[in-house]
Amino acid sequence: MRKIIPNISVDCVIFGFDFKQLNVLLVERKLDDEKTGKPIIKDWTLAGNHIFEDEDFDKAATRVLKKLSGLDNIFLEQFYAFGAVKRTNSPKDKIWFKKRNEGFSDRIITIGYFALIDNTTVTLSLKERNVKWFPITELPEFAFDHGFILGKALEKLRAKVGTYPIGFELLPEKFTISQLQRLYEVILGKKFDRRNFRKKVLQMKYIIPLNEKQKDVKHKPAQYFTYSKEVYNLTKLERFDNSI
Amino acid sequence: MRKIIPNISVDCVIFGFDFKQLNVLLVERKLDDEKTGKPIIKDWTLAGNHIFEDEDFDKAATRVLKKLSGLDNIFLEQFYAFGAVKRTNSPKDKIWFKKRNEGFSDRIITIGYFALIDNTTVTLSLKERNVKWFPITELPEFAFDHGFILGKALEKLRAKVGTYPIGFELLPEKFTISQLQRLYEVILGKKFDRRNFRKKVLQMKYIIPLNEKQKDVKHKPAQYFTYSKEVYNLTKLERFDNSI
DNA sequence: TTTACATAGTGTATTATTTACGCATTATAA
DNA sequence: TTATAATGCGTAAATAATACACTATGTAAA
Repeated sequence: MRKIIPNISVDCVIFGFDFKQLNVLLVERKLDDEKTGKPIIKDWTLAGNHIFEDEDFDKAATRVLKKLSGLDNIFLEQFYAFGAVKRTNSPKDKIWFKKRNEGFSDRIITIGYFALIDNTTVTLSLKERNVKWFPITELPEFAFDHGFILGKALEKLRAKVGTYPIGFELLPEKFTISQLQRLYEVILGKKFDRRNFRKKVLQMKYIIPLNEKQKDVKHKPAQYFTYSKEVYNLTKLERFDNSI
Repeated sequence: MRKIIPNISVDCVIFGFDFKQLNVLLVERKLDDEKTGKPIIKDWTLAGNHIFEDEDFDKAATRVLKKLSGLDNIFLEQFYAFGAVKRTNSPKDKIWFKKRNEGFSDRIITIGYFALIDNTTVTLSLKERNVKWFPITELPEFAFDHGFILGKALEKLRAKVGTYPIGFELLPEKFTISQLQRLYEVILGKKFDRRNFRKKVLQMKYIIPLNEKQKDVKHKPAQYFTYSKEVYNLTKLERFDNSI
């Protein structure tokens, strides 16, 4: 029997993009009163789990993601470790732990990961629990410090997306320039000029035009592009320029 | 008596700048054979310690730094958590733990912080252990995975220094533009044009010229400048521009 | 069949920023 | 007095960012 580490967990902030909004995948935490059946607790958590004694952090995060989405090969990055003494000590959280009688210590520290996935093709699955995508502009009530963790993840995502081409992880293999623009707009929370955005994108050698157009759209169909990590790696030497 | 968490620690990558090189502060790990007196282990670690059960991560890192440098109010930032199953399991490390008979579990995870301090004024102190600054270009043999941790810290520092004005934390309150340039050059590992660097710096409102010049230098004395965090915060709204 | 609508795609002029240098200035030391 | 080693100022050219006008191509409604 594999043993778990009692005081450490991983939590995944799973970001998804559906061509409209930046979304985050959350899991419902629910506790009903045994007698009345009325809900005592009803809020939302990040996807998380304990870590096995013989399991690296990245492996644990990958496992959590696989269980929830069925997907392998997803972009995953550790972004921060959360260990405030009182991070799981609100009255609600205490009730939760008491009823569930879990064998955890008082203080659980958690390693935060963010995942980037294409929101249009994923099917969610987690038998026992309710799982749902939320736009980052309409978030529900959170369990534990998971709202705080999500905020930190967003901050890191925003900082990173300005320096590294990780946005493409949120798009399907084929995408249009408008879709890419919309993605950057919802992540960074600002608008770009359509024509200038396109100009900038077209001069990036690692965004490659395909001989294929959109179908089933009720307007002029746009050309598809794809992102090449290989081409990026070949040209990235000139990066790291944004000094001071 | 304050209890410690047995399987979690903090490690601080303490960067210092002496106007010449970027340095890192390391603590010697030494073990001599009881009979022959010959050294069995002689390598270097980051400054680290356990975490108390009622102590937040940031507090623990601050405590480690305070003990070593005597300084408060130092720039400190958590950059990564290290928890690979075998991170402290090399033959050398096993001997170390065995001899020291410490009450730690097999797998210790550590929260990595980097600290930025002005290397010219700090006095080191740690009675029992040998403590030393090393230029990042001439590093010694490391204990555990501390070489890996340092590498990750450098990577994060390089990424961050390009987006946020954290370099000033490595300089004394008064500094010349050449000193600032040298700092950026040793961090990023590349040269800048002296005149263009100056021009760029001068247009930053938060780098403020002082009515004071260098003394005791054997050339034309340079003007001193200072960095204002307040002015930066007032003007930073326009930032986050480096999209895509 | 025509027209309205929505989004795709092209171009150009202006301004701002980055890059590449030339040269004078001011201190020390020989 | 002169060599030397930095500081400090300025300017021209190349490159990138910004602002904005117009045409093209598909669907759907009149």
